[in-house]
Amino acid sequence: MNARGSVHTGQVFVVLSVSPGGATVRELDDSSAPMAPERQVRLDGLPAAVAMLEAGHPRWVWDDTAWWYPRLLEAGVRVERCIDLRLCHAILRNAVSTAGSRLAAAPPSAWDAPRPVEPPPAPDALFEIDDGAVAPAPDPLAELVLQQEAVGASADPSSMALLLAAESAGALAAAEMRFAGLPWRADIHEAILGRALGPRPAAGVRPRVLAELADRLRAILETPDLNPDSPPEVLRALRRLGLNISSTRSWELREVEHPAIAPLLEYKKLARLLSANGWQWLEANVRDGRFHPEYVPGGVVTGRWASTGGGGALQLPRQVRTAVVADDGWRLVVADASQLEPRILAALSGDRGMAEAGAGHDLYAGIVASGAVSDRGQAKVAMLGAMYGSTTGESGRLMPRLARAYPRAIALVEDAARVGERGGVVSTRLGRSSPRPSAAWRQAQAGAYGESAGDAETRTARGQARSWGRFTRNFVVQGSAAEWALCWMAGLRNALAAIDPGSPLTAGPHLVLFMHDELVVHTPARHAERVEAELRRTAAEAARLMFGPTSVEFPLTVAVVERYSDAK
DNA sequence: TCGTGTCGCGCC
DNA sequence: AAAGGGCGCGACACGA
Repeated sequence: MNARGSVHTGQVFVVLSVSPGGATVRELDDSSAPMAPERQVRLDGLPAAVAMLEAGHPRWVWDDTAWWYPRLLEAGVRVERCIDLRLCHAILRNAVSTAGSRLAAAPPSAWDAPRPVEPPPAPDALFEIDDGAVAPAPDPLAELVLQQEAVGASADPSSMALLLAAESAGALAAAEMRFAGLPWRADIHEAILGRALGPRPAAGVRPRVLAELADRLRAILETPDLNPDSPPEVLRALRRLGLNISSTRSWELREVEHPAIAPLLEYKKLARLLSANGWQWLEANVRDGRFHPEYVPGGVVTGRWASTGGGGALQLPRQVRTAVVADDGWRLVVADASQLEPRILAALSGDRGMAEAGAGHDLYAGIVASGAVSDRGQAKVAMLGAMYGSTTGESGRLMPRLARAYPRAIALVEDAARVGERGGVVSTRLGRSSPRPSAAWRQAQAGAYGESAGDAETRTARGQARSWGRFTRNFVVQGSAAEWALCWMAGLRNALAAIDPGSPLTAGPHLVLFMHDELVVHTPARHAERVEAELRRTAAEAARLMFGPTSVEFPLTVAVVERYSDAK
């Protein structure tokens, strides 16, 4: 990414689109004027054509990174940067700062549809979109022009340009991480399963340990036909024995005293391991010693990524992280941003006290040191409560003290909550806006406070308003944190490519895992120190790009390990 | 038998 | 008085 504000200046674009039998390649200068006649390339010749043009460091423009880039990576071709038009369109269509643009005013088109699973859009095809309306096939060049126009006219073009560049770089990184895969030792994973569950049983049969626990539970609960996988059955059995519980959630079970509780909790834990990361998961997701997760950039309204396909890279349980082992002679460099969201809040709000609390590393300890609360646990629960909108229990009680100590930070989230409660829209630091509440929500609000409204109706509407307020409150922080992470990842991706320039992706240091505020790089051992330095440098750079000069620190916890589970 | 809704758990 | 954000997924429950 270039320095802020000059993302597009002097930039050459190469627009790729699907055409019969191949792809159309169009080279453009920074005012979208053609630099060469457009040409047709067969798909099997595409990687070579891209590799040649890549030497000029263009920005590739295409409808969908997840369609174009994997086939380039398979052929050993990497690109530095791109514009993922579909991802960028989603941001621009919804953003408050581009609401007056032609792009935002246009009726929904194919650019608003979710990405097709497979195959890619054929040229001149007609597309079904949400409401059943039909739109003409999308032209990426026309869309690029609309997007540039929208960015240029937005309230803060450099922020929006940064967001779009970071979003697109994230899409490249997602494809690269999937291609490279996370090193995964199936033998270690199998050993974990064997130790915890017993030998692998036939399909549909409970593993030995689970079967034994199930028998014990049936005996203790005096329910011979109990299915411990059925929460309603378990709940009925426990209540029959006089236990005063309303659900079978683990945290609720832990509150009560009964001989059935310990084996039940153990059963739930192991059943979870089996269903989420058991032998079937291993077979479906790990091949050739690599886990290839499917990330979905922009898959969450806040801008966070989602993951899909049963893989679940973003939900990788700690229990199985011992199976993540670097190749011989390689290391995993594991970096996570410490207390990212509170620090984002401090920077967003310009709260000097909170910035100070985070200086010199543990922000929660800093909050304790300031005298606002008396221990680290309180500091954490209070901060989370502030960002999530909790008002009950300990965190609710601590809120007034937090608000006194950090008035600007707390005011920012309170304001965001009030905007949401009124049905308004909030935006992240770089300009991603929250969705509008549904028509049903607005209708409930409109109808709930008049004279004809019943008490129950009013209560429900008020509850929904608060709920949407908690969403917008969190949106600002979570979404801005996601932007920071994207900037970090984008910067790091460039830095890693520069360590071993020209080498294939998996021959040098490369990203293998992203989890919201954590990056993992797989690297030849000799580069590990350099990778750590680049992680720290790009984290600081991400903060500078987003906030300019700020006194808020964004420290990382970095570990160089052979085994992922040794990182924490 | 299928799709849909809910629960509960894991991750951040 | 009650009031905790965002996800994905598997299993169960239930109704068409």
